[in-house]
Amino acid sequence: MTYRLPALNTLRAFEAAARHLSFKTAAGELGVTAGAVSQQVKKLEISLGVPLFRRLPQGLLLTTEGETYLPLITKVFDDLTRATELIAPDINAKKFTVGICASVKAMMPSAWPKQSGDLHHHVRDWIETSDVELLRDNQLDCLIRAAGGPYRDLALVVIPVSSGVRDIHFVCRPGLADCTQSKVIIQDLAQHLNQSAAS
Amino acid sequence: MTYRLPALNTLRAFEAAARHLSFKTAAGELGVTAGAVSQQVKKLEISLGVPLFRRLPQGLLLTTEGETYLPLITKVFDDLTRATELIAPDINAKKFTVGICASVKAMMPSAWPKQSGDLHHHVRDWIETSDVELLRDNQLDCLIRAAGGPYRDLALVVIPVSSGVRDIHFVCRPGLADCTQSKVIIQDLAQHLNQSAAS
DNA sequence: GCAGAGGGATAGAAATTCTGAGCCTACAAA
DNA sequence: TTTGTAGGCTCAGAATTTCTATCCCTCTGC
Repeated sequence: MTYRLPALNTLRAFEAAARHLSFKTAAGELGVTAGAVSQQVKKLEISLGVPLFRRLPQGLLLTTEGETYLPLITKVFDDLTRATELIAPDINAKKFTVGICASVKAMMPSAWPKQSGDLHHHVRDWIETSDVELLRDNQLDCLIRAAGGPYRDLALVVIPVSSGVRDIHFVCRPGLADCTQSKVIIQDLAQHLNQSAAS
Repeated sequence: MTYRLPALNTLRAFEAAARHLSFKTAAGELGVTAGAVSQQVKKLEISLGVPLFRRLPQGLLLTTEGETYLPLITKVFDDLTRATELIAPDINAKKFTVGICASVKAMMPSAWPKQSGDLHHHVRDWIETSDVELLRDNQLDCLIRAAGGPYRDLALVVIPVSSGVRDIHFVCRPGLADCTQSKVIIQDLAQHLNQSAAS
């Protein structure tokens, strides 16, 4: 019973790209560059021997095969998510998800780890977006962005940046304003930002 | 809709190890070493925060969580296989699958590529087994092993090895005795074997 | 005509994965 | 009791894969 499957990680790239019909948007969701998504998708297409997208100058379209594949792959990921939550209910509940917008990320290109899992042991992922609504939807525990707003009822910590034109805003999802995890992240963030600025 | 899943490749290691209740056997199936499987499974367990196996000196047992997880993961892989075959029916039909038994692999540790995909463009995988029945079941297109037998009705090419105690046997599945792919592999194989022996 | 958005290719960097070796436990046969 | 076999664990370093950073191209809208 040897399964012969395409490389599993390429499927994630396909799924996200197909959902957004954009490598760039998918890349934002996955926390990598558009080039990486493009490469993964191409690898998948080659291993299947079938093109999944039509690349038009205006953007992407799914081919018939891609159209057929997408819902099936989505279902597989759903099942997998459910199976995983069944045996490890903490995988989503306990981890702390940080969203960081591109402008802040750019301020500390080297000091800040690039891939998920290293930032803090309680940070699982990061997301290239500054969409405040994700906090209200509980999809994000905190959001790190250049100064902006308004955030209405959401708790906000302003982090001064020594050299910065704009301060950094640390916005928490409802009820998370002063949990320990938030505090640790705020500390580290301020330190990294001012270290980067100094060098 | 960002899925939060364990690293997908670790699931393959888990699935095979759980099915065989042995890292070593799973490693054979996956074409890697037992250490690699062990590491992948541990990575999965850490990311889930839940142990999936009990490691006893006599071998492996599944934990309750592992027991729950296995059939769900198996189903996911089944669905994925079916979805993939639906859009790329050739993925299993056209590729050429070579089984190579450990004793032969050991004769040419460096000359022969280690990972699937490089050997020939028409070879997809290899399997650490000398089970002739796989040829009759169409799970394998050819089998490369140290001299043995009998093979009854299966076509056999004997490859003399200059320094070898035992020749190499190249056994084809029914109907494949003299297709081009087989011939190319036989040529390369003989060359590699005698190169390795010479050095 | 020009700027902006999105995709494609590529080289080199970074991260992950695999191997190979040595170590340990248990079991069974001599 | 000793020895051999079998399976798993760990670790360092090697091999491979994946990602980034650029530069190029096409199309669109101003």
